[in-house]
Amino acid sequence: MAVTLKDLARIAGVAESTVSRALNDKPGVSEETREEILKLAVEYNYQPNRLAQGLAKQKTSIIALLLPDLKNPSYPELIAAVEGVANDSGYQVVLCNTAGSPEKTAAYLDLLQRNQFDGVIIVGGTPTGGKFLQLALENKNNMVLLNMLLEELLLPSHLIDYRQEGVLAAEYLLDSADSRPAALILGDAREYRETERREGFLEASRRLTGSATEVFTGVESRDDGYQVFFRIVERLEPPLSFYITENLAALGLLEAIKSGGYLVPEDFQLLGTGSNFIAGIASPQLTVVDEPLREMASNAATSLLQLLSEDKSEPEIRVYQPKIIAGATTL
Amino acid sequence: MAVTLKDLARIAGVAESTVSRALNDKPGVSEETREEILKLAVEYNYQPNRLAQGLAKQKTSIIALLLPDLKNPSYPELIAAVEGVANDSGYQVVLCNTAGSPEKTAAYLDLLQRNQFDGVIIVGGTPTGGKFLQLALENKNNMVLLNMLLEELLLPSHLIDYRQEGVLAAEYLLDSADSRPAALILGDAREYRETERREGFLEASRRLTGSATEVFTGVESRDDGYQVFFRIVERLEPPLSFYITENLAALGLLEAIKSGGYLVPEDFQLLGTGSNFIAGIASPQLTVVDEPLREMASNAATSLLQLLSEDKSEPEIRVYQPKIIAGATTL
DNA sequence: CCCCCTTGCGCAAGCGCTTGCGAATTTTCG
DNA sequence: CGAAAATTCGCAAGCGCTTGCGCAAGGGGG
Repeated sequence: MAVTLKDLARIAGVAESTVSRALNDKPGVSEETREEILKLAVEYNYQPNRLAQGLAKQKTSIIALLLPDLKNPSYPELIAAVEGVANDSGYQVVLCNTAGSPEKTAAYLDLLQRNQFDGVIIVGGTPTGGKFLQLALENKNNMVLLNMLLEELLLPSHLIDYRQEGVLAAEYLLDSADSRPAALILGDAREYRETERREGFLEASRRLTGSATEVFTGVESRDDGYQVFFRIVERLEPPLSFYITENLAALGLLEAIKSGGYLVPEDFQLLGTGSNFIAGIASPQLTVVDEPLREMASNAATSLLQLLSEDKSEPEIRVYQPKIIAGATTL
Repeated sequence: MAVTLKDLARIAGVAESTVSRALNDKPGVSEETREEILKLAVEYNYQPNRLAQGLAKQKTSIIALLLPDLKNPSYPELIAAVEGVANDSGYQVVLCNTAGSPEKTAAYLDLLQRNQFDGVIIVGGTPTGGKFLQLALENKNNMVLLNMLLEELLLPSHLIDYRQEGVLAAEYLLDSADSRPAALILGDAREYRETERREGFLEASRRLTGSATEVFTGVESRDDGYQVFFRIVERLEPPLSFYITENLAALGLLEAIKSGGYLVPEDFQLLGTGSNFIAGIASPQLTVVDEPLREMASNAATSLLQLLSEDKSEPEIRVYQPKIIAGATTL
């Protein structure tokens, strides 16, 4: 069907090896035959078969980006950053939607193992249960983690100082004369970042107020966020400010507050997580603990490419610092 | 590194071909050797190399889903539907983010041509400029369109009756005693669906009111939607109603209206496009012209798989009907 | 003028898998 | 019990590309 390297060789009257070398800028071909071959390649619209290339070279120049949930509004930015770096180095990026399913995660790692990808970046929140660990162990030289940390297995990772996020959040909400009681609303409490945030928040909170803090967990979706508000507000003395870590849940919570006829930030203060985009999508604009996601994503991609080229050094764990970006949902 | 088919054959003491046949449920192997081989395969954790498989079989069992913009909140649903169908048939889906860039679109089509994918689904809004047409022509038997139509090239397509969307929208907004003047706010006016919506809307509008309708185009992003409101409101007098076709822009517009101190739907009515999810994310809940996206996506995937298995019949163009789902942004 | 070092290219093996075909073995039936 | 029909399996070619190696030329220096 398509024109192959062999065809091209026949047409040019040279050996396949010569064509291959000419096309790949390898030495051992005279400038003049190289040009001739290049010309023919264009003329006949030759496209190397990547499967064959992959098989011969034992690499595909494709990396996979495993995302837990496409709904999260932070991801487009993250994806763009990864793609930018990868494309510049001649890699293609494919997006793999694990949708919270351990089986799907395993299925994609399986593709990795079957040489379909050269490496993967796993983004925080991706389920790591089931066969994950075994597969990860077998491929630990082709994986980097973004926004997560695996305690069972040391991999190159790019993540925030989540504990510090918790501390900043608590200080921001509680460290003023007229501070109100605050509640902490987490997503999947089993994740590393959530446990860290929790500890940071609770510790700072104890230091600042001396009193206990209410914690809600498992609040992940938009709807979860919406629901949780009513669970909270029907209490006798509800907490009046919230640090809520999940993007979508924060939007839902905000919605719930407004629909209950309350004012933000006068009645309830709200502090979320994440990028500008997520902050801007909310109304009023969300105050957030900002994560330098774009930078982290670029670096994660760079890490991976480096891992794939050089031979393995110590897995590098890089920790980034969060900061508060004030919006209109806090006083 | 990994255990290969050849290894397995050596271990089992049979020929490679026998192993291959056993693993692929092909006839010509006795039940007893088959079982023996299967057992060994599990024991040694054999994973067929998909590149080699692809090369030999001339197919990869991977389909690509080309998306113009990951930010669009309708896509997770669409993606899930496509993945569902594909996975059931043993296909993997990879997501390709064209991010509005014709070069990236072409790059992915290029991968298709180089046998990296078996087929692609192209989702409405994906840029079709540049080398697209040439590449598409060469691969017309592996592509289906979702939510778009290419006038230059007949491909299997799944799309809404966009003209009818326009008609419904106009009737909904204008067909009442106290109807207000309506404005039409479109995204990329060069796309098929937008021209159709426009025609439908304008035609119905003319029929119902006899007066002209204002049309704004190029309003795609959230921010575009936000901006356009102020351009509009400084020229025209409320009350007004808007039919705005882009998801994200609708959210922005809604935001702008509220931030201007106006009420929805009392001062401005708003009618958007799309699924439940997008409608629910807005506050107040958006009234939308609903598209059966999930169903369309499943069917598109089915179409593609069919295209890949059977040999080509006439490209089927399937048209779906929209309907209005009332929210709280219209009276 | 000869030898040796470059340079340019072809040969062929190999990446890991599939598959048509024929050989060897077993089963079946007259 | 022997020949024909199945059945089971191995051989080898091939998918399209890369790459180590070796062989011819060509060019320079002694």
